[in-house]
Amino acid sequence: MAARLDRTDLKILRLLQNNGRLSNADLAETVAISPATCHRRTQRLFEDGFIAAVRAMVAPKKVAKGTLVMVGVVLDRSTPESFAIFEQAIAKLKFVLDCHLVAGDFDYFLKIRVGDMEDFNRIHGEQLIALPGVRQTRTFFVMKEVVDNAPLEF
Amino acid sequence: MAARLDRTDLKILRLLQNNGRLSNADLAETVAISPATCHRRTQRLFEDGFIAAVRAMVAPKKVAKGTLVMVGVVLDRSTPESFAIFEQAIAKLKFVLDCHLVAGDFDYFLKIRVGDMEDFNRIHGEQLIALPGVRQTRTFFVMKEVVDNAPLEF
DNA sequence: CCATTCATGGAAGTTTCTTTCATGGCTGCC
DNA sequence: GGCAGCCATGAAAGAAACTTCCATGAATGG
Repeated sequence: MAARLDRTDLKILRLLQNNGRLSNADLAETVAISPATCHRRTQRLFEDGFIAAVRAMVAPKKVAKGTLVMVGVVLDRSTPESFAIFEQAIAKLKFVLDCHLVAGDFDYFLKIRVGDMEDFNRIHGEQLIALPGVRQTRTFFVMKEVVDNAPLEF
Repeated sequence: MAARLDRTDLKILRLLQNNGRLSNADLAETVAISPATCHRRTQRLFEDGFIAAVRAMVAPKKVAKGTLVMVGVVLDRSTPESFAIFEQAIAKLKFVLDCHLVAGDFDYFLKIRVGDMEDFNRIHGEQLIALPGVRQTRTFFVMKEVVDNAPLEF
């Protein structure tokens, strides 16, 4: 799967992960290949899906999304239909950053960003517990973001 | 805080969040301003910290990090020193994508990426439960990633 | 050993970047 | 109302980077 990546490809991936706006010229110089080759390599990494996207990481606090909340969700029934309906509904909620089906005491774990606690209380009451099939939610307010969305090591 | 952002700035932020490699020329055309102005706007967004970084999102499955695990952690003692030591130690573990201090039944929530369950079991035994002050961990294997690291809405 | 395939770097035309500069709008103070 | 200062804007131009084409050489397979 990753077998087709040589040392140069890995370098490019890591550099672009740290700085997605690196110019092809700089990239080429850093990995010690010609700009033409570097361009082709990078293009291939995109085409083959190694790089899913390049994203500007907007600072949450700067856009009034400084409050992070983790929510555990338990559904009424553990049927495939129940899961599918829930997942379909959650995909429309733009404040949900993560939604993962897990094994354990919960069915789903959510990671949510809002402006403040008041924001969350409104959203919780109006949108979360109103999701189809939700029996129970458990809210974990994040008091300190020690590590948030660290770059992938590979 | 976000008061200094006008409609054009917000457009630029959203466009760069969706595609961090958009050229300044394309960006300028889309938001209907001149390339020169667009360049200055974008530069300011970086300088003022609205864009913390631009990152290539590497596909986890493509680099043998396809297994996602959420872990709840409880420490022996809930003292500031205990927390500080734990956080210092966790920052060195590169497979930890998120680490958040939360209010509730756990002290910390971790989001971890590994190659497979076997990988995780080794890491759990050798590194997680060995972290300073850890009393208990609860592991939630992710069976399906419904939404992972969605772009921020603002 | 030969033929094929593939990745590579140089070169060149095109595009883009980035700075400079003059213009015009806005604000605040007479 | 009028004026001065400040700031953002777009045009322009030189510099830099992108992207494609091409010939070369290494690696693979028969």
